Amino acid sequence: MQEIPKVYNPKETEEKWYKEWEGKGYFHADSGTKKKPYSIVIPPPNITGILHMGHALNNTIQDILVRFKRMSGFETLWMPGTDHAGIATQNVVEKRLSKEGKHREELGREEFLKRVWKWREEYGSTIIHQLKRLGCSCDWERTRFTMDEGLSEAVQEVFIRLYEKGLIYRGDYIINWCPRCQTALSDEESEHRDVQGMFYHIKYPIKGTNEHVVVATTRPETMLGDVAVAVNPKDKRYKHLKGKVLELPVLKRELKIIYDEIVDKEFGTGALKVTPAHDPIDFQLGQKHGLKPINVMNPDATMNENAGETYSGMDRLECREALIEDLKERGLFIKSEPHRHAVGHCYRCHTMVEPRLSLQWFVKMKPLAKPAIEVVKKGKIKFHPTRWTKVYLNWMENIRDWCISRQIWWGHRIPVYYCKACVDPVKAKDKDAGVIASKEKPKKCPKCGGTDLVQDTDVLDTWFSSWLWPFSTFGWPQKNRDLKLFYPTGCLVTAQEIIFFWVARMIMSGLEFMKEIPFKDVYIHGTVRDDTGTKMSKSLGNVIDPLEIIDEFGCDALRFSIISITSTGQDVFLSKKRFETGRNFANKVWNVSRFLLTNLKQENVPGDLCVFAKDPSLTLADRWILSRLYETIDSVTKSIEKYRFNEAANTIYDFIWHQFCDWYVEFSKLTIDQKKTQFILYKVLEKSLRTLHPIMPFITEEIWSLLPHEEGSIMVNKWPHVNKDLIDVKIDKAMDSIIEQITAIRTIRATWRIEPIKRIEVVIKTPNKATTKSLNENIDYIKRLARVDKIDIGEKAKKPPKSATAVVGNMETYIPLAGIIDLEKEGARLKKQIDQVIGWLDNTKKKLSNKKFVEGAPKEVVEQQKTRQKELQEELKKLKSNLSDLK
RNA sequence: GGGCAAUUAGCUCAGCUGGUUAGAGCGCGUGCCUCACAUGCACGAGGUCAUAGGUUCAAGUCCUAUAUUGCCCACCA
Repeated sequence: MQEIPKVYNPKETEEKWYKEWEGKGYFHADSGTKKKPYSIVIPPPNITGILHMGHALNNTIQDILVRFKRMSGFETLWMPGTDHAGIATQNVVEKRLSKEGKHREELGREEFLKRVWKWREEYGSTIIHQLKRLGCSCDWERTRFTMDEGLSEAVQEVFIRLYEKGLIYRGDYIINWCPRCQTALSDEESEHRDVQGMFYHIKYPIKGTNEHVVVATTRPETMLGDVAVAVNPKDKRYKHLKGKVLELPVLKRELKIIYDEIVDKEFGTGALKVTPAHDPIDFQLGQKHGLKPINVMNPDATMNENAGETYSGMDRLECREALIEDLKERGLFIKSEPHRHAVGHCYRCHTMVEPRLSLQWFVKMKPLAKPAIEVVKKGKIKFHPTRWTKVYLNWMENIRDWCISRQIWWGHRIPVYYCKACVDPVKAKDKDAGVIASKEKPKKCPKCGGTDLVQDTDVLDTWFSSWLWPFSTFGWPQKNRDLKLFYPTGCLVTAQEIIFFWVARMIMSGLEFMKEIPFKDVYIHGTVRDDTGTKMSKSLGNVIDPLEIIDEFGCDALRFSIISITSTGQDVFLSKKRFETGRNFANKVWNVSRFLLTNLKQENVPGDLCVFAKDPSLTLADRWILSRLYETIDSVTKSIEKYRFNEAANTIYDFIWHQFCDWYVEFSKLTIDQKKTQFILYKVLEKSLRTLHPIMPFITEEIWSLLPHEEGSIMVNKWPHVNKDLIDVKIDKAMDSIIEQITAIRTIRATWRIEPIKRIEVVIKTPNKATTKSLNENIDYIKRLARVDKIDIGEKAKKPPKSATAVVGNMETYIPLAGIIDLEKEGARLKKQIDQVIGWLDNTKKKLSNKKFVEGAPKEVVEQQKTRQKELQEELKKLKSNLSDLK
């Protein structure tokens, strides 16, 4: 027998096995298979990403599902890949450029894109390597990237189809503008955050009078773009304004008074300044009342020439200050008061977003949303936990059009060409002649035959490629076997933040382009937080690096620990200490295996447990561990199928540690050289390992490889089947009674400080012959585990004088302790037990004396209470007699 | 403003359709290097299940309020 180290060393094991698995092609799915398919598409991590605990959780869950399904006989495909992450990646490369003192404009579009591709070659697969360290069993041969040729074609195809269907349009609307990234963002990409701002009250003079109207605003600099002031028609304060004209301070522009119900009388002064180019409500008002918007800002949020000579060129916030000073001088400033309000911030760089009127491309969402609402309402797609269904439906029912154009360079360029002869590319609307949606650059304009065609300079939102992921990765728009076999996928595993960005849109695109749902289940896991409940983020510096944990504790330890505390959909609170759980468990598994390996003989292990179903020579302990084993496998299987991963982890943990190691292995030491015992030990270990494998792939494979076994890797072996014939509740109970007996003796030993080495004598009084017999059959177990020399068992057993006593079910246990026992203290101990029993007894009495309970509750429940009462009464009697015997 | 979670042992949390004595890990106390494991073993202490009502024969579990905490959504300028 080879030397097996005392402490499990994950490092070597993990590297060795991952290479082996990958090399043997175990991760690869065969689309020519006859097996039933099971597939999962990975939420593609950004190429700029590095592995964090959120990924660790997300991908561990997926890997558990995938390994479980693979072992369960499915042709299993976990489709991996990465996302080009338009804005994020462009930002990273721009930052590197600026270190060289360069700006992307200097390089030009083509050169800049070359730099981005080069960056991606160098760093873009970092996250993939990290996922491998997590043990992910993805089919890496199929790895895709959202900017691949194939996926890019899918993007273009989708754009053109939607355009031709009239679901994509170009128009002037208020969008969220990030002044730092200098691009439009979708509503989802603008994150609302509470900001402590100021509410400024400003006088707008009424022309031709000495009077004025007071407006209140949080962004005074936008007043330079005001075109009207709106009040509620029901507001009596402003009735007199009808027919009057206001004068915009500083710029002296004339402002109309408009009346609209949308204005809240109670808010501010009830008079709303209308800036259609810089506020969504104002934009609506402008359209409704025929007002021409005036844009006063440049793309970088400095003021433009429309803001007037004084302010043109100033930054928006600088302008705000200067303007307030100006108004003060002119006597038009009343006051400013602190005001907390929600302001949009760029989800990539956290800069304050500026609502801005601009020409962008949009997807009309309502028609796409309708069928996507249906499939969820009908239960074709299920969310786990179900509460997310409501969140999804609520968003879908109020869906707004999706702004998909971005003014950056890194991404899928919009497949639209403009004929310079027909149309101005900078102003063209989608309906205009000379706007052509096409994958390739057209030779000439279909309208005028002009050949001077230019492509739209914008690129598409990153999510415009991700929303196609569940079918574009399989080759769509090509029709092939992968697509046919693996779409729709089995389950989508993701975090709540991404339901709107991604999940909802995938459902819509799947139904639109594949005419079928993209997945049946959506499992939403919680957010990973630190132990104070703060979301882990790099900027806060409270991250625990999964790779560091893998180095220190091992990958299996990381996976087990994180899974064992992830109850369905709840957030996960982590501290470094928590990973000790997994490490210790791995070590436990390691050591019990080590013990067995040094004792098992090869020839004793082959065969099947079925032969034992009715074998009378099995001991109670043998039957018990088999019953527990199959119960455990059954329970773990069901838990994984129900996405209750923590339950699965804790069930197998408890079985291996507290049932197998603590009891059965200890019992087996008496008979370990027997063939039958060896066989059972081996079988239980081997099946436990398979059950544990999806959660702890490496250590299970390592031990598997040391065990004698017939087939190859554990990861392509079968998920253990459940032999229900061997699950037996009666056996469980009988064993519990032996365990209780041992525990009772141990408790007394500990209470009276009997040295571990010292052997003692015990007398056990039983109620009948059958109990005596069954106890006698297990006498050696009790002797060994409770360190007892001699046990007298019998119905007529006599209590020795000065004994410590215990009541175990319907038996009584006596340990003579003359000279050791303190009668008073033992009395107190018994008294405590008596009080407890009296408490329980009172409860049952209360229930049974309640007529309504006896009549109303189900018979079994009443019977149960009656039995319980009897048992408690018996126990009480014994305890009391033991107490009085002490005197 | 709307919605969703959470509140159970000192700490972090399980407890799924209401029904025997409410569990785990960590921590704590005591004793052990017992021939697999001190990343271990044995034993123990510790809970009026946030509060107040209600439904029910029966509530940690269902309902309604309240409180505290956290998250998401939202065009009150």
